Amino acid sequence: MRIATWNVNSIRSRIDRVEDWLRRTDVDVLAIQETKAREDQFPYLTLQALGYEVAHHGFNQWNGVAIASRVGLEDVQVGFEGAPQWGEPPVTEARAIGATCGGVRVWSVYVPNGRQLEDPHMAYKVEWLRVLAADAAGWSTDETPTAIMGDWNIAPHDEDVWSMEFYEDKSHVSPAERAGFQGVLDAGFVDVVRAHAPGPKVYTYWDYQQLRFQKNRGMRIDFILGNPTFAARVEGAAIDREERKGKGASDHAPVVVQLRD
DNA sequence: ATGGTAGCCCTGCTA
Repeated sequence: MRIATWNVNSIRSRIDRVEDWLRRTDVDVLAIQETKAREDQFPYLTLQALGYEVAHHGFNQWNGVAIASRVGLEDVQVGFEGAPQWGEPPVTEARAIGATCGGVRVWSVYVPNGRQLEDPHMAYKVEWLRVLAADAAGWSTDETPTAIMGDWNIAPHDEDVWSMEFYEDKSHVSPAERAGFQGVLDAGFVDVVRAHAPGPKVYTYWDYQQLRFQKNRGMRIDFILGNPTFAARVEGAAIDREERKGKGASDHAPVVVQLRD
């Protein structure tokens, strides 16, 4: 069984790429982030024609998460218990969708972008991670293999950014964000990709601007975290850097894990 | 130099 996560930066503008990628990579379950589509705009039919069932949650007016699975899609759940609210008037931004696919519990998450260190969005991001970690603690001891995967908008280690000097006063590397990510690890989850794709200079995201991809000036911010029963089944993993190349690429690369049957 | 690029909510905002 092959499972992947990919921030596609608009499912509508990327649907041809997603279709081609699914056809050639033999992925059974794909967690998608930044769908940027309303329900009536989401290309369900294209993915269904490829044999995938799809669950989508557009959590605010410009973003969304989804799961596409060709090994079953059961017990779909939007968000976590007690997810913090955001906006005026307060609205719940669940920013996550979960489902059981072929016996594996998968969560597609889009961790809030904190924008700036002192921005209220940053406090919201840290609180969101605290709530996720609290729920993750309950999942870590499950017999059910469980993965939390997506765009975390956090570079946990200095080697996960092309320049710590550049990011010193910016989002994604601050102690509070890194502590939030660590909280999910402390809840009993492990990064199942890093051992198979070690750094330094191994990234999952490159800004469109300033020829960052061509210069390999990126960040590792997309992660697949597994509980012990999931991690025990991982036999390989890779970051598909090739997919970031060329015209019409997302600014994120897909991240893939291979599970033993 | 608050620039650059991409995508949508589209001449402004978000990432």
